[in-house]
Amino acid sequence: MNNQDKKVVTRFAPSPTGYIHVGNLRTALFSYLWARKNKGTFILRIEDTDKEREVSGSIDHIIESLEWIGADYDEGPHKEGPNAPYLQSERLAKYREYAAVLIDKGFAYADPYTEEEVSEFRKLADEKKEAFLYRNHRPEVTEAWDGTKPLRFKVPTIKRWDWFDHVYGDLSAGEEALDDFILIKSDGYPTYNFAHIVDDMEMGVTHIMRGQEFIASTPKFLSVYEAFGATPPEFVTLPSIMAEGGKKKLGKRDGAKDILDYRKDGYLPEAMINFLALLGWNPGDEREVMSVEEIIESFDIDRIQRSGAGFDEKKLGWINKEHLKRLSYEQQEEYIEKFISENIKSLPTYSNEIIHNITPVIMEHITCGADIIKMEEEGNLSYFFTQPSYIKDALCFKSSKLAEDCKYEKLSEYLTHVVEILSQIDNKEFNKDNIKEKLSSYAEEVGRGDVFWPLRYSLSGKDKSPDPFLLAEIFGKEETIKRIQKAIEILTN
RNA sequence: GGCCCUAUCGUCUAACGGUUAGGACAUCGCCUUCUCAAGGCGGUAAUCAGGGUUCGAUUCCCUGUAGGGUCACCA
Repeated sequence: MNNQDKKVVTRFAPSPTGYIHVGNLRTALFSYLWARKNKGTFILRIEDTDKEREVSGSIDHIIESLEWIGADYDEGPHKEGPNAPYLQSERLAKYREYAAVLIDKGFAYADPYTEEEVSEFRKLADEKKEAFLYRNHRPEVTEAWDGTKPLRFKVPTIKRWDWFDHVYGDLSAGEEALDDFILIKSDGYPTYNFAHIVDDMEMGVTHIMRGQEFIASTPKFLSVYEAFGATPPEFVTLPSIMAEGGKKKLGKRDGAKDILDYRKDGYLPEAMINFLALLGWNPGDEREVMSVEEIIESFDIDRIQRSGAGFDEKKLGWINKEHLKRLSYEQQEEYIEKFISENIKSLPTYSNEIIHNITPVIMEHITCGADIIKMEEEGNLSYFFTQPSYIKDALCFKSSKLAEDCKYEKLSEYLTHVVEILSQIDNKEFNKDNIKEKLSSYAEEVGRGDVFWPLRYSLSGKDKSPDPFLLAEIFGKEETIKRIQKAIEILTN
């Protein structure tokens, strides 16, 4: 049966060698999107065939990362399905079974050489500036494979391969791309080259999404499918994600961050999905900010980009901000409260009421939770909780750049008048619009800046702050007047 | 070095062979405003080079250049 007619099955098959970064996650995301788009199956398979490189805890970390962005898999570890188990280390019998078939057909043989001998061959090729091909040293006669030596693939036909890729179109590679690679290592574990093919056939995978670093070895894979007489799946090769600034493929060594760090920094999963989806794909119209549902609806493997894309954290920040704006007020409040309680320890205890009041202030100034930390570090958060202590003396007023144009000596007079006006406002009507209205006529009279600037400074102790009316509303009448009177006291001393 | 892939504003990208080469991020300017931010409006900015094919190439072909990938008992 043709792949096109089958129910779509995709898989994400990471090796448990550490955390997942944006590059890996993009591959996972595209596999997930394509499965969902086609109402197919998305499988998580762990390729743990290299015991040396395995990092404990990786599997849970990978699962947690997928869960965070909501790329829930239909089958995989902790979610047993018809293709269980999903850890390659638990499928060794399967690979032996398939290896036996190849041996029977004469497409696999025991490697008679030691590792040293092979690396000697390789060195020779290097010196001659040639690509190393093991098959040039293929032994005439081979002994039966007893499992202690590596089992090598015997390429059925040495030829040029042409194949179709949904992203790159028609691809081809010459004979030098084919070699007698190792199917099963001397430790009994299969290599990636062999195991992933066996599993993809077994699990009925129809579309393989993976990075372009696998293009070069595709002819090898095609030869294995040929040896089994099987139809290869559809290839969907994803372009690399490049390290920021540089032009190299993004990798952990280039400082690619753990995907869960973005969660910690306060990025929303829907923003991460949106950003990643747009890295190498676009919906064909000019939409940029999209929900997961919209992305799934519009997703199409035929619109995936061929060239590598750089990772731009600024744009991620912008997309995150757009998604933040789309949250309901309650969700925004919850987001801020959660972030503050988890990340900012130095703040005095705060009440839900204060969080409620300052939510719009924070929302105006952030693109992600990390900005809340910045606000706190710059003292733009703490003054909501206590009277700013940085107004030490009258000089503070005088030294401010904005005070230069003010009639400095009259500030206390202005503020005194402001207190008089504010005192007349009823507690219930102490909101920003009303405060602004009541103060406006007086401010117009003597100069808006001359009144509003010292007011803001008295309340926040900062040159830069939200507008003084909002501050007054947040603090409430009593606290507002208290802060202004304190300022007057400082000014007149 | 062999093989393979890629090439549009600084960045992500759009454009059945015919567009003043479009959008977004960033950047710059203006407006709004007591400040900062947000918001609104606007500006600067790109088809790697050279040859073909064609009435006409960002688009198709070739060459060059640049970048990337790959040549493991790693995936």
